[in-house]
Amino acid sequence: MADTPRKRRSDSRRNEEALLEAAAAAFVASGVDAPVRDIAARAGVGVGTIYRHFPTRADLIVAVYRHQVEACAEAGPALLASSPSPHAALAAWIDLFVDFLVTKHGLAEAMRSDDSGFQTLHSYFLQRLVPVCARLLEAAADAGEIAPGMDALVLMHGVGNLCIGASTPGYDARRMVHLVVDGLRRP
Amino acid sequence: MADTPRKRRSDSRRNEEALLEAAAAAFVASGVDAPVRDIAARAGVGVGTIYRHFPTRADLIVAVYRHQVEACAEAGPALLASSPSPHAALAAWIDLFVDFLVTKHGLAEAMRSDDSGFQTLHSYFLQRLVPVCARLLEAAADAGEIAPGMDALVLMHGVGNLCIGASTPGYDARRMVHLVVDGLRRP
DNA sequence: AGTTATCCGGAACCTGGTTCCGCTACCAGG
DNA sequence: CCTGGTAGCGGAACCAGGTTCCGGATAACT
Repeated sequence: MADTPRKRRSDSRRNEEALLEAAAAAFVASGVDAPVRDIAARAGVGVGTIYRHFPTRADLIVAVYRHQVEACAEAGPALLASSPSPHAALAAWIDLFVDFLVTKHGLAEAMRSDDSGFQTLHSYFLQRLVPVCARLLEAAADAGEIAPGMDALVLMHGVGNLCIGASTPGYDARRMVHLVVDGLRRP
Repeated sequence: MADTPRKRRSDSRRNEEALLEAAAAAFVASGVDAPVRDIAARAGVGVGTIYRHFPTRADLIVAVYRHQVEACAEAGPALLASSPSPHAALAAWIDLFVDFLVTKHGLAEAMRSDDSGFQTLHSYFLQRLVPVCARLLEAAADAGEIAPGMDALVLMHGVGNLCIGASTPGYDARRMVHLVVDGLRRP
């Protein structure tokens, strides 16, 4: 049981850092499906290094956006406490989520991809955000503002889908999402 | 001006026919993004032949599904005439559209792709179906059932998006679409 | 049957993801 | 500081799938 917890090599940490920065830059420049080689080049490392630190593209995406997802998740309870009504809180929170997706070129597309490599992405986002959404839905249902029985996962999935191609001219993801949120209202 | 309208070669027509059949089969088997080589093999032709008849994948998809799209388009006015209310007709028509998309593995995904090659697909579907949808929306608005000003293109785009990944477990595209259609209702 | 425009097949090429292994350079112990 | 051993690196090589291209086959016409 000799544990030899040798310190992590400094270049390794430096590279990981550089990769996160490079990936973030590449993502804004070319969307979340920026070519692997581009990201590697930006970071000044070889492609192998990417795969070592982030075995799948999803891992990289998650690492890049973790902060923002966390912030979104934490905003849920806060909004519930500060909003005039649970439905208003729900609407505001979903706006937050939509803003997040819409500003990340191609994230929504990647999110829904059922490609096995993206499983991580899918499950991370969902595990972090679905419970928050569920809380909001429950509160709104308890207040009688919406019909009960709406599944948070289905709602999130749908909202995510609506954000796909949000930047194509002639489409308006936000408007469609508003329609959905309105549709939730109890008749 | 010697026009020499030589008759189209018989093998050409035969191949086109075979390709349509093969593509249809491949699409149900592996979705609309079945590998080109597969389709060629099924039809017993070389890949070059596919590209000659259908320069882009979108052309092939359009050709395969033209009948069904046409049927959907024609159902619009019919439903308007036979339904108890314009909003009911709109709902029924959208159901038809959703059924169409949901049963074609990957069609919804392809529809929204802004990849230049899919431009044809996008514009064909839209040009054929958006006007129909617009008519229904207008009728419903005139009847005071929904708020006016909803853009048919945005609606169709959104509904299409909601159908993406319709077959993933735990998602329910139809339910989300119903929410949208409900949301259209005048408050 | 001969001529020719048309069409076909599939090898070759391109792009972008993924793997693998010889080499580098960092850490730790003397 | 020097040195051995190993974690980690780079990038060439490989794979998959789409697209192009051209020598050769073949149907249409005379």
